[in-house]
Amino acid sequence: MAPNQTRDPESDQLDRADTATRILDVAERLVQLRGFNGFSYADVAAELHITKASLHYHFPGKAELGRALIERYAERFSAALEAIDQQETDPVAKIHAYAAIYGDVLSTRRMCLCGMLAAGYDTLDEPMQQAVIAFFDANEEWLTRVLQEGQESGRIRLNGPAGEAAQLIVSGLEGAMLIARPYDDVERFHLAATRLLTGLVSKS
Amino acid sequence: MAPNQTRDPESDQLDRADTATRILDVAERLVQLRGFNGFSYADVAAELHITKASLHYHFPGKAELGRALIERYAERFSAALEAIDQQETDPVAKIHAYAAIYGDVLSTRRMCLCGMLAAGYDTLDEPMQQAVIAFFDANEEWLTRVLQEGQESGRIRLNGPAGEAAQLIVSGLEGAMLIARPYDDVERFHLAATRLLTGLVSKS
DNA sequence: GTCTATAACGAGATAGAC
DNA sequence: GTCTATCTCGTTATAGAC
Repeated sequence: MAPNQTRDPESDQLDRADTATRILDVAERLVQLRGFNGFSYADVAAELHITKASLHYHFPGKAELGRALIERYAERFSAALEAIDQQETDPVAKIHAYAAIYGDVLSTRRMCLCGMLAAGYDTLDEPMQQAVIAFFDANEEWLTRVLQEGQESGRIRLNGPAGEAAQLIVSGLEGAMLIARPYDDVERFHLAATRLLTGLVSKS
Repeated sequence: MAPNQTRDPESDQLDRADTATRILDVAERLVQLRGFNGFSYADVAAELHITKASLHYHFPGKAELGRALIERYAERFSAALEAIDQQETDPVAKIHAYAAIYGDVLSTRRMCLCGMLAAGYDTLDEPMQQAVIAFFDANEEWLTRVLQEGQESGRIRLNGPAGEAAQLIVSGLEGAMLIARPYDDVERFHLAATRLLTGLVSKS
């Protein structure tokens, strides 16, 4: 369910994925753990036992690699949201399933890719910046829609615009991940996430 | 009120501050804007019109500079919290004054220093890591005390432990800063902060 | 306390053989 | 597609003069 490490449809093994995919997998993990300015081509190359030059064949520069990382991450996230829409009917359950995605990411000690990139936002080139914004926009749009549906069906009662509640959910979950990581405490995240949602989304 | 740029007691002018202080001022801003791995000694030296070698005289290495940054930031934050205790009597007003500190920082386009360092936490040396943790602990302790006082006086009603509410406030505000920065939208932060607090801290 | 000079290393990137 | 070899530049850091 987490947008990490989805597998090649034709294979169950990481080693059989093509090189570009393996590069993205390693780079993604490193960015989520150390930040975009906290890893290098050398780190990725060493882990895959290939050379830096090979990396440049697949991704001409670090900025291109970064853009590919965000695009893939956003696509997987979007797919996870569609899966929630299909598997859950209750809007409150959908919101909790949304928060569970973040929890799954954090359980691997990682920060949300785009949350991490948001921290170093000023150091990114413009295409990467736009891709990060697009990720947050898509998340807020999905949350806004679910919250509005919940309001219309009477399952959710908000004390303000659904769009603002959606923004609070995104920033609240990102912040809960950000702070839970130094403490290496997933439970800390879950407590904050649960309290955030119960304060926003009335249960009945 | 923000923990940025407090002045030398004997001077009103940045230029008269001693070199170590000016180094800390510039480095602090760069870390808050670009992250700890997003700035270099060369950046600081160029801005102060001194050489990198001079920087090493005042701070032997980047890690020592980083530790000094966190310590000064934590001290200023602590002083701001004491000022709130003296200026405000209402616990609800104290909590809102607390959130206003974050707003003041963000109004200069900066991320919270320790929130930024939390993102790249895994790349910091152990003393810096401990200092970041200590900062968040101190914030949570102050918030927990204020929330408990509010509960005892009947001004605040929580639906759970004060310590957990304190953690949600810290992570919620940090997350609101994190997401507001890419959008360059302080109002976005204020909306999230207000909604977060009103959802947690009952008004009457 | 600040400078010049330089060392030592790492990062991103390219050329060209295989 | 992957390699070796190399380049250029940036970054951290030190030695030693002033």
